[in-house]
Amino acid sequence: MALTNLPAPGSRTIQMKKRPIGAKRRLNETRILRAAERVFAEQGFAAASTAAIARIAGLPKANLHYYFRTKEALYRRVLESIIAGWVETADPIEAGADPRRALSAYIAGKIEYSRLRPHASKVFANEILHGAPSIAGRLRGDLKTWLEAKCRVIEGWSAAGKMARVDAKHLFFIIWAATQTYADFDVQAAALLGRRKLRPADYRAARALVTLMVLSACGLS
Amino acid sequence: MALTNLPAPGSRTIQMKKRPIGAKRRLNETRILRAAERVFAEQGFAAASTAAIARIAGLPKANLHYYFRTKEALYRRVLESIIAGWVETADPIEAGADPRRALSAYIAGKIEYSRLRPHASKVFANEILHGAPSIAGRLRGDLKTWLEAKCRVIEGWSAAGKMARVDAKHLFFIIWAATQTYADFDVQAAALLGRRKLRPADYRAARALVTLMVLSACGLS
DNA sequence: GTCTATATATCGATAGAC
DNA sequence: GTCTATCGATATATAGAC
Repeated sequence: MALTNLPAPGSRTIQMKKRPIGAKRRLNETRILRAAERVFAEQGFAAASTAAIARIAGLPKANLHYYFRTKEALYRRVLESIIAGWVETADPIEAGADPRRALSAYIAGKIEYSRLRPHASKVFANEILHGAPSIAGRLRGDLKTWLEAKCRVIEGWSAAGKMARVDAKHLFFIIWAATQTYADFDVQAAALLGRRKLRPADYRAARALVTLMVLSACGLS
Repeated sequence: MALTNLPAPGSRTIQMKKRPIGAKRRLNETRILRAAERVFAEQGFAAASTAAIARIAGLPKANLHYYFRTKEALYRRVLESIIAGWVETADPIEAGADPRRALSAYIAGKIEYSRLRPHASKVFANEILHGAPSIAGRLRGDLKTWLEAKCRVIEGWSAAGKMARVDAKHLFFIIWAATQTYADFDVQAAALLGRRKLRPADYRAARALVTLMVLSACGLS
């Protein structure tokens, strides 16, 4: 019976402190993930160094590797949280909704996402740009299935005479491109507009024009 | 008079061969530039190694550094040729043209550029995505001036009652995004369409929808 | 869990023989 | 101009004391 008092595999040592178990782990992981999103966005996966991420997160590099064994594992965790947020913005596109309101809300949400989380968009863009080495499987799998469901909603609206017929997949590709460009290429837009950085009014102008283009193409204006 | 037979500074040794002077240099530089555009596109500047570029160009790494002293210098040369081609596609946008035909031709040309030179678009995208470290100056300078001239053409059409009033700069940003996404994110579009790679029909569908969106937003459909 | 020191690998760039 | 060998810098990842 010598082994009966050992913790079961995977369980944690009993803690008598007030701090909830794993609280420090969660705190440090969150700090690292936030710093990683920023550095991966600004430099790309290859140029991002774990040393830079650790410095911004405010802890030694060895600690980062204690929480995330490899740079690749850290990167995948960052990517996953980004994809989750990315999928969520399409919630307005559902069968019961009014096409004009749903598409307007979707575009507004995507532009807002670009404004508030430009780093997330850039990490995702960098991943796709270089061949999607870490998420090609998901693109061909669950994300393709998810997109097809959203496209059936659009096609349902068209079939019901609520909007014109359009190529739904390409409609999504173009909406993504037109909205995410204000995150991914914000530096270009700002420079060409003669600003140091984009202003709220710029995002409003972008939202208005993208919305006009989509609605008029769908016969909804 | 011992020195009179030496070549003047900067001149080349007299060649008696049939090959034109500097032909080999041009050949090798072209090979390197082509290989570099591909590797910079696929891997990004940071991840691209001069060894990989040299291997694809078919010569030893030391030779690459003989023709281009640094990786950065090679990159800048690649970027410049890309920007030149990028500017050229906007030729149809000129004051004397008919707005409908001009915008349609511009969009068609941009989609064609994405199809034929996806590497060029990706190198440019990667540059902007990570803060445009090598071309921020041009964006704030000659490219901004160039864009403003193109915007005055659009605004002239609107003032003449030939098309609706739109925010010209954002119109360009969105056309760039919607057309370049078929190069930059070709992997994503192909995966979500269930293909190994994009087909001519996909580019036609993209061109048709982008054109419809732009023309209808400009009151031209 | 934390942190210093370091092993190991890779890359950009160049020296120097041909 | 070409190419082998190599230097120096920097990166990821880990060992091991605390």
